[in-house]
Amino acid sequence: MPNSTARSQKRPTISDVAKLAGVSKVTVSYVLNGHSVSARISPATQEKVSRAADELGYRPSVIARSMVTGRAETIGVVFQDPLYFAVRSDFIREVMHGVNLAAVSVGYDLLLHTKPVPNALVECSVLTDGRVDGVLILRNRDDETLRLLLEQGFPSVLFFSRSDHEHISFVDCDNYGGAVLATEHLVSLGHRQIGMVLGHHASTSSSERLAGYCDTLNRSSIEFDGRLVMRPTPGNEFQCIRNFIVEQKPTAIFCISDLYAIYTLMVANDLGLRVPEELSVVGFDSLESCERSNPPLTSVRQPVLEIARKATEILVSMARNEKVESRRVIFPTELDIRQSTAPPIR
Amino acid sequence: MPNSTARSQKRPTISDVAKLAGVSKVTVSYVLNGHSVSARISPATQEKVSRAADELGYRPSVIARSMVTGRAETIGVVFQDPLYFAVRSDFIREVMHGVNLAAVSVGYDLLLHTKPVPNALVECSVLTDGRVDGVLILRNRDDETLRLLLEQGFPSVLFFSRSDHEHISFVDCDNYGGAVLATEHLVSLGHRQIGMVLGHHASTSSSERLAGYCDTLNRSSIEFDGRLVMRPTPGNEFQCIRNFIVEQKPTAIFCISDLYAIYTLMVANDLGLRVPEELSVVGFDSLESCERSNPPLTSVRQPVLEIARKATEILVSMARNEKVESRRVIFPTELDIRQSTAPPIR
DNA sequence: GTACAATGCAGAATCGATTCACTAGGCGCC
DNA sequence: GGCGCCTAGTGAATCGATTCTGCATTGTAC
Repeated sequence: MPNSTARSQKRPTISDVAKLAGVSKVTVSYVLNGHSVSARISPATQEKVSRAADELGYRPSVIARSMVTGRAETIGVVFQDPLYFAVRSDFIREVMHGVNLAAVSVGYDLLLHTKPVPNALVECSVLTDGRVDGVLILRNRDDETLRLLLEQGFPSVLFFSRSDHEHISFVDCDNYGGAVLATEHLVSLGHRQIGMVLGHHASTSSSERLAGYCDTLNRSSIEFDGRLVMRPTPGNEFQCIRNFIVEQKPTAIFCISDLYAIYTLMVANDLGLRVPEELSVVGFDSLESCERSNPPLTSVRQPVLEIARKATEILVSMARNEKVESRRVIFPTELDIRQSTAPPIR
Repeated sequence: MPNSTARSQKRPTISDVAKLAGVSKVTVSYVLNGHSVSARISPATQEKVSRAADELGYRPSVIARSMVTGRAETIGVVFQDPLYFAVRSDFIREVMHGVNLAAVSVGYDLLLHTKPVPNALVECSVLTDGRVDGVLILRNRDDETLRLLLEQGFPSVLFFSRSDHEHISFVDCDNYGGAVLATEHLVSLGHRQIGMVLGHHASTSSSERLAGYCDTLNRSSIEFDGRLVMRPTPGNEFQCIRNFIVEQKPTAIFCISDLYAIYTLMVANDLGLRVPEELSVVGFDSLESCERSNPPLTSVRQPVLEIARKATEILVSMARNEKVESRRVIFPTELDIRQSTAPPIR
């Protein structure tokens, strides 16, 4: 019958193993960490120690080890917003999958920081409290926290965003190029009234994508019209998109994300607008849901999984070398043409 | 210019604060942990200590604290499969969202264990290595690991599954009732050839749902036909579903998950079968993607977010009380009727 | 004026590992 | 036979906190 009020069995410690094997704790540590060669432990002793450890089912306390080594074999992940998983999009799942893949392959665990922090200073000291060897930061832009971490020489990598700061490492996709691809596609189909739907917060990605959109219009001799760029208010996306379509009458819309593009498809359906005949829609990310939308969504593909994985790999290598070299990687984007885009009808 | 080869500034420790405040480490600890009343520290000293701590930007090392208190204010999350995030479904995102919500509100962080483990014994000792105060387990069924954790009195909660073991805590939905709702719906529409698509691994959820399906057929005097129940082979879901439809010619299919239901919609589309006229499809989970599928998917709703949240709350209360009372919660299910079900055509 | 309690704070042990520096014993070499 | 070197392993310090116990000092009562 299990004891219901306390942990019944205590975990064996290194001392228990030492006692059973008839050696000192030090020897146990050397054997189990494979430093036996440098510390010259005889095969016989090694055998004794291993057997004792097995018998007791001994596992070193990660906490105790971290205390002395200063390493935790764990990396932290922080999001723009503590409730990032609330966003109804497959994006975050794919990000976590990439991070997880890389973490599994290098044997690092993942810590999701959830505790609210009042400011960057506190956040920085929370992140560097010893539980993680580095942090992956999913933010809209670099911020004070990132600079503080950098100052302390604490390994950190920004991903899905970027920074002008010389020493901040990041992994991102070619947002500008992706927006150019999307806009050129619409222009080449004959669209002139091309709207753009942005996200509700400013981010390096959204400004780059906006720049790609504007520059392409320019190069195509289409005059930029500020009214054709819309930023929905949070919680009111559908109404905003609806009003935008009704008032501005774009023949095509380039959306900042697949999520917003799918919202746009739903609004169009609601308004009785046929896609792509009466309205072309292009998304960004090209997540799997693009294939399941009605109609399947033309979208700019960024390699979400690869970005997440690369960022994690860079972070781990920074953590392992105990030095912070700034590294930055930009992945190319491609256009996945599906069935939500077509020439405008006259 | 940031030092690029080493952590330039060391984090202040409790000793630094003590030195600056002109008191002992002990006093600092008492003041900062609010034990100042029981330890009787004068307001003047408290003030001095607080100011010193602020000035240095001191934060206690969570690692060092964990060493002595044995608590970490962190909970572990383990999945059936280390690459659980690979499954292309919104389910896991919603689960993480629920867990995250509860964790945020109680101030616990989340540790995702990714390291592969050879067996339950090792897994158990990895989970109890001091970094987390309890674990949330997302598995198809209870297993050896769960029993070992229980034996050690280590707080753990199984979710989205259940156990016959008297002392194992779990949070799940009413799978049987949900399956009954789905099947009754199809029967009441006039279907007699009702197929069921299972997941590719055995789980308590799938056997309960299967039981609900079978019992409902029985009560409706429809003879159970084993050929109408299909378990797709992993990686080959589309082909399996396709063959199943072609060979068994069901007029309706109840799927174990929304993901498989959406696959079924895609296969039907591929085969030129109109849904719901020629084939009715019901899913399970009623995730948001049901509203975006073509046609919108009728599905059994389980409160994924609530289940995840409740499991986390139970776990935290177990961890805080330092005792393990077995608790089990079953949430009801409902049927969300959308547009993928209709009477069969003759 | 003395005894005793309350107050305010600090010393030292502890948690479970790692790592530096050192020792005890055996051996070869001149 | 003495010196030094290699081998195999250990003692003690350390990481940064918490917590139990102890010890002055001051205040109060008789």
